[in-house]
Amino acid sequence: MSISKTYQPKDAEDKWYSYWLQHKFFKSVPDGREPYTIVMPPPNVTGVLHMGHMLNNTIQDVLIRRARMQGKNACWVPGTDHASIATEAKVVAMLKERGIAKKDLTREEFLAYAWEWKEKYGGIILDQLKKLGASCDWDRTRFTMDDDLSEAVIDTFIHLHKKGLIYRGVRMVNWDPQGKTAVSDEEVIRKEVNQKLYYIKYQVSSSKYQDEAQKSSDLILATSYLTIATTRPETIMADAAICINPNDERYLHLHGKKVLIPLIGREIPVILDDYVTMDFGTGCLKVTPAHDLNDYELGIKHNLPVIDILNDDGTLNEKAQILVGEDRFAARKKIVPLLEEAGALEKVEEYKSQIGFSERTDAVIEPKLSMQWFCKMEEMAKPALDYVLNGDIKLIPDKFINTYKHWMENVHDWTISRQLWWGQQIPAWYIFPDFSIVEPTGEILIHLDPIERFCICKTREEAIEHFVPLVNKRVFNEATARRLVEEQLHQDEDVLDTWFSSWLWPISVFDGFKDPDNADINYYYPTNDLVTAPEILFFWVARMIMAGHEFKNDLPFRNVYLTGIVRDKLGRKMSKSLGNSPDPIELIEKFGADGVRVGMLLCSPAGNDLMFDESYCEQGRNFTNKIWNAFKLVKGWEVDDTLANPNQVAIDWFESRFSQALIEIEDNFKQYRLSEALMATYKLVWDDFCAWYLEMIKPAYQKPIDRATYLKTVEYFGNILKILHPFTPFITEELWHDELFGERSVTDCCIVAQLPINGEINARLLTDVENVKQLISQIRNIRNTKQISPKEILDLFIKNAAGQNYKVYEALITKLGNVSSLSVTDDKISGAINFTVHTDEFYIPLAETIDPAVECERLRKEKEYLDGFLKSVNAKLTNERFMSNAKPEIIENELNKKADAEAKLKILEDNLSTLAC
RNA sequence: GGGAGUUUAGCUCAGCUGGUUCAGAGCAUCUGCCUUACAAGCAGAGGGUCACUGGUUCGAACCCAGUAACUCCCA
Repeated sequence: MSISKTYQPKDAEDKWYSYWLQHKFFKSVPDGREPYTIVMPPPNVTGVLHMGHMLNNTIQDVLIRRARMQGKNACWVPGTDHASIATEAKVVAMLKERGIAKKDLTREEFLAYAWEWKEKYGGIILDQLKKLGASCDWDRTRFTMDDDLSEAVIDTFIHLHKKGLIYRGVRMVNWDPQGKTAVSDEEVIRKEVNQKLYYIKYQVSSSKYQDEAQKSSDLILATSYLTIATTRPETIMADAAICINPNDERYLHLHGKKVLIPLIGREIPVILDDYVTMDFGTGCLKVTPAHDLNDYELGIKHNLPVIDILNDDGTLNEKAQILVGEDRFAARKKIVPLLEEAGALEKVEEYKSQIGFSERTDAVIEPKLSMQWFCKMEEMAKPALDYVLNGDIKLIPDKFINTYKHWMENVHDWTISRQLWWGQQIPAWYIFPDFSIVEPTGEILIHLDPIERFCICKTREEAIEHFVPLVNKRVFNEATARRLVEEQLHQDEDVLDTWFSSWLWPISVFDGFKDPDNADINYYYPTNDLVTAPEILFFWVARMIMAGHEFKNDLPFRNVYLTGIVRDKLGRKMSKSLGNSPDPIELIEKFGADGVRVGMLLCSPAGNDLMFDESYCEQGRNFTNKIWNAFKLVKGWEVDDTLANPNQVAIDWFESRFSQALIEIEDNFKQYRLSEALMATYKLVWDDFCAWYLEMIKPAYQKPIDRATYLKTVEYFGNILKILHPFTPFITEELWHDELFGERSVTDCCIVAQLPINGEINARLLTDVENVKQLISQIRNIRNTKQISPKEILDLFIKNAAGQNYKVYEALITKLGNVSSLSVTDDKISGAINFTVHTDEFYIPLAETIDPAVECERLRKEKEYLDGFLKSVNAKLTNERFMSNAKPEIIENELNKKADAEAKLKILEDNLSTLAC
């Protein structure tokens, strides 16, 4: 059977993924072993796999596979997140295509469509992860709106409300008119936008003016207007006042006056507040409490009315009086000519400012007053900050501690309500929206205090039981009271923010709310590592830490590995609109899952953004191919039992080198330097194993190999497959089962093999072989520069080897350098090219004569460098302050450098004089 | 406006407590090779004023100050 020349990933991937599933290698149940747990950051159900997921899940899979191979009970819990806004938007769009408008549906009907959508598309992303090789315990797959998880969300709400940490209030929120919901500050993206600054004239109200300051008609003319500057002329109808700085001398005459809003002529007062910057704009600020946060606060301070002229969808309502029904931006365009006609527009300037956009819909955020539910953060933030500051939870890289600290110390209350249907409906129940129930006759039957008009209850039944006695107190008839309650009772229309589900994730996936003392939560919680993006450090990671403390009195995870943002090679964030994101599935088809995994990790330093380019995947693919071909080589060997083992040196060397690399890899993993761990593995396999070891032991073409070398090599190859497995699971599993490695039982798989443990390191052997490798490189270099074929056998002489006994390595040197033998000489060999390895001097006699001029030049250059080097070393050694300040080992080092350089110089000078340069 | 971070080879990044022949790795480039495991490869080579300017030190990519550019977070 001939083996393919290149590695063909496709078959191996499908075959082994189902094999792993079939034999339940991903499955975890609590047992006596040490647990190693990761909960997957649940991707949105709306999501399709993008490069961020690829990176994130590759890292998690590497960690989980490695833990599994270290004998830990590895558990990776997958799942998805219901993503209120995004999913609702998708469902609304889907319905629109079918000609159905959301407003024509009841909540139940809409939710039925939403679930239908979720069932159909919600699992796509998890299936895609399987292609990547993700070894999740799929039996544990959870969804943030599963019954149990939803119940946990509702219970949490009730719990926190009882503790006084959840409250309801009117706030200026970030309103997304397209999604028709409030979004949190974190979901608002601020961008600098070119705008226009409109200067609008407000007429000073004439009656007042003439009453109080009827002095000169000139003055009246000159001052009968004031001018404000605004970027939002369409909101003038919502103005409640004009504010000026009391110290502004230009406007002293306006104190106590009123002005008329252009176009609608409503009269508003001029108020005084030093909040207004005198040198910005005109110094006159229009105050629009319903549509600007700062104005809102100013309005409260000055007791101004709140006039909200916008509908939830961003169109103007009747309160605007004009342009009713127009969209806010259309209204802006249309009001300008109106103002102009009315002579109220003074000028228009270009202006740049920051505008908020909704992360989900990209609509311009509208500040809007609305009744929302809030979760108090301050009390919970304190312990959550401490976990990180005292090092119980490690952020990797630790530069994020600063950012985390800053945020936690300046935390805002969390707006947890969303004006949507898709999500957990807030368990708040209301009756009697007005203060009283008014019978058609006009008779007042009941009066409930505002505080009595709602309750927080898990079910409708509980809410009824809550309200009946309250109402009964007024009607003195339980049956009537019950009827009234049942008629009037309604639940809050809003749902909870998705993060209010996902902050419970590490607990709720193990049923830690429903069944707080169950075997899973006791075993797996706290989890070990969380792998996520820094952009959600606050609204997810921090809140999980809060929830962990609140509900488990323990941290949710010990390490948070923060990945970077995947950008294209121009540094642009990958996005659908730019179309600069490759399709991960196509990448996998092109380069193989292993190749893509390697490619992702090669360019992913922790916490830094990565500039992704397909060429990294290509490099990964080439690497898998290299492994494949090494296998092909060993696989092709015939063993001859009569042969002695000529390779003991190489075998011992690789054993030491392997141990050395293992320690390095282990160290990199401990520090979560995954891309460096991979690179160390890559170099061990490619350079040490393939380029050196296999070349050292490789029998001549079509010659057999001895048994001892063969067995050792197969053993080494097996170990290499193990250390590669977390990075390249498919090819390693594929090769693992080849008969080259002997009989395997059904469950003897690479995925559950135990990682090799490092043995003794023979440091002397390692440095010796490094020198031998240098020697061989020098020989090859000489061939290259002198254009001598690799096939031509050369003679090699060594003179006075003081450094080490090269004779021991003669077999290696003759084979890899293609030299006849290593002969020792006491004398210089004239007419031969010479070179040094450290202080050892070598000669290669060449058939053709050596150009002494060229040779002299080379030696001179080398001498020049060494002279300079020696000078700098000597400068240190003769510097009194260096000698008295530097540590002894540093001085010793300098002395060694000096001796070394002097020895080399002596050789050089000898050679120079021989050549008579 | 406030805070944080980054700047090292063409690209992506290492460089720990200031001191090994310290300026590194991978990729890319260049030169020579289709040497029967691998051209998705082999052998070899070149490439950097460590952003800039000062300072501290016997000694600075590393510590300090300032400057510039870029990125992120908050207002």
